[in-house]
Amino acid sequence: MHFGDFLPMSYASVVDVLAGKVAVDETVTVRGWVRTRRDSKAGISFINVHDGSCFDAIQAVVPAELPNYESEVLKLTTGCSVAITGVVVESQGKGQSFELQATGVKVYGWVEDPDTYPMAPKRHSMEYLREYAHLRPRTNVTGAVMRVRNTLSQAIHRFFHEHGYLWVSTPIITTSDCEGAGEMFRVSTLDLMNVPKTEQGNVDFSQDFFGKEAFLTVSGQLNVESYACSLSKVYTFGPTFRAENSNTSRHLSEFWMVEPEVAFADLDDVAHLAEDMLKYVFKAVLEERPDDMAFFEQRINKDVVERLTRMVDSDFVHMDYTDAIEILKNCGKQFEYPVEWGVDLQSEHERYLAEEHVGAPVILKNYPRDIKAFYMRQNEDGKTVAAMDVLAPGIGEIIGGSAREERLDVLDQRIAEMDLPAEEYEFYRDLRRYGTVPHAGFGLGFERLVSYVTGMQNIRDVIPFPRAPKSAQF
RNA sequence: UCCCCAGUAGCUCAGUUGGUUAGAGCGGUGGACUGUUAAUCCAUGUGUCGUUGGUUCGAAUCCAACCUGGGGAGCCA
Repeated sequence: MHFGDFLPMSYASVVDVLAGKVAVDETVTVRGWVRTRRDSKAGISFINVHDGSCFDAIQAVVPAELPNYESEVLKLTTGCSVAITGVVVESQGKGQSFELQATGVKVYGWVEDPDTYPMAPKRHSMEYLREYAHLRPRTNVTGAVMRVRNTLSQAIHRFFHEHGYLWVSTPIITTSDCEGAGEMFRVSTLDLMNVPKTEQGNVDFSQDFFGKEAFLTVSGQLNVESYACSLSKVYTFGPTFRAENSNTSRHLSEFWMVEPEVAFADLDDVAHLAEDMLKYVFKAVLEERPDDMAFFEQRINKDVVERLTRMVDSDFVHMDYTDAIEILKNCGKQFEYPVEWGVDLQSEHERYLAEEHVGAPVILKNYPRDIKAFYMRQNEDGKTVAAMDVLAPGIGEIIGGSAREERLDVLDQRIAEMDLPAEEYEFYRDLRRYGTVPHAGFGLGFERLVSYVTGMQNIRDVIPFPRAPKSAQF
């Protein structure tokens, strides 16, 4: 609560009033949007107002004696924006601790046509809400998602800060087309209708803004490695762009990724880092957002609170790829794609491991080198690399990480084997040439984390304005 | 990108072996009742049946293409 500098009244957030932070009998003004209005012939109206500060709306009891009761209060509909001044009282009715005995209602904005206001006080499908991404944060579900998303985001920063990690903002624009994680969006200021050409007939990128081809980043990892190899413990947390034509409930073209990178660390170190971080943020959500989580438990997924609670104080299952293959081969389940050592795991395999065999997130480690990226550190067996995935029930991979190959000769050998353009990796090779150290890191898909925590099934509903193939509204 | 499904009122859906007048619930609106709170009860309106083309005497219904959405797969976080 704060006192306005110029106005004689004090303002309060809904959360503060409902939590009892405003003394009973004190007069405050709450500002927000009307969720419902109910009129009683006893000469009062009940108006529920939400302002996003918590899941619940506050109930204002508006007496018919107010001068604008007939002219305005009785015309309020869902979505109208109001300031309601009133005395904080303990509620006479059930359903709320405190309420406002209104002494004044000011209307900021009306809803033009209540019949067509898209956010009607009723159940809407998530597909429908997505078409109104600018208004859906007024709904219970999107409001709850965004508060949990914020808590997760803050908790991630807090976790790393408390553990001595530095947040490094790696660039969003990159001129390296070899980040190795999929199709990239081009960044260019060239006139598409009149593209300059070289004598050979190719696009003359020397005339482009950066003097060469540029793209949006698909991963901050390669860049952040150079900061790990100097500041020791670092992480990125920022937007990432993939121009893949992925049409699924767990892919976005623009998403946020958290990528810690740790010098002098090996695969097990970052596997445990991932586990500690997830437990930390799960705990933060349970402690900070019980109201929103209760809603998800009731309306979205009944397991959502229980599974987080259980995981906060139990150890994650760590499993070698090789052991996972044996489990899959011997589980007696018929898979569409047969399992053999050396194959990449299909969704059905990952689902079985996370959802049926373990029943919780599982950390898979040490994959065959032939199915993994060039920068992953080769193990002594010559067959596997020190890579890991964290697989979550219902979502699949939420984290992918590895120890990085710090030995220049081994790295060069891999670049050659995979036929990658060696000249593009000079800065990366320099890190191995000058004071190289073992290091490791992982990437966490932030929206996948939000999906898992909230139980929301489609990743497009846990980011404010989703971008996906053929879909970039607002 | 591939496979499957869907597109009918503001929303969620029912409907059609091709045939006159297209249905329900919710929401909205009006009223009754009520310290109410997913309120309840009564009344009430609404539709280029996704787009384009085809078959047909006649298409919301059958066919084709396309668009959009959903589920699954691949790519991955």
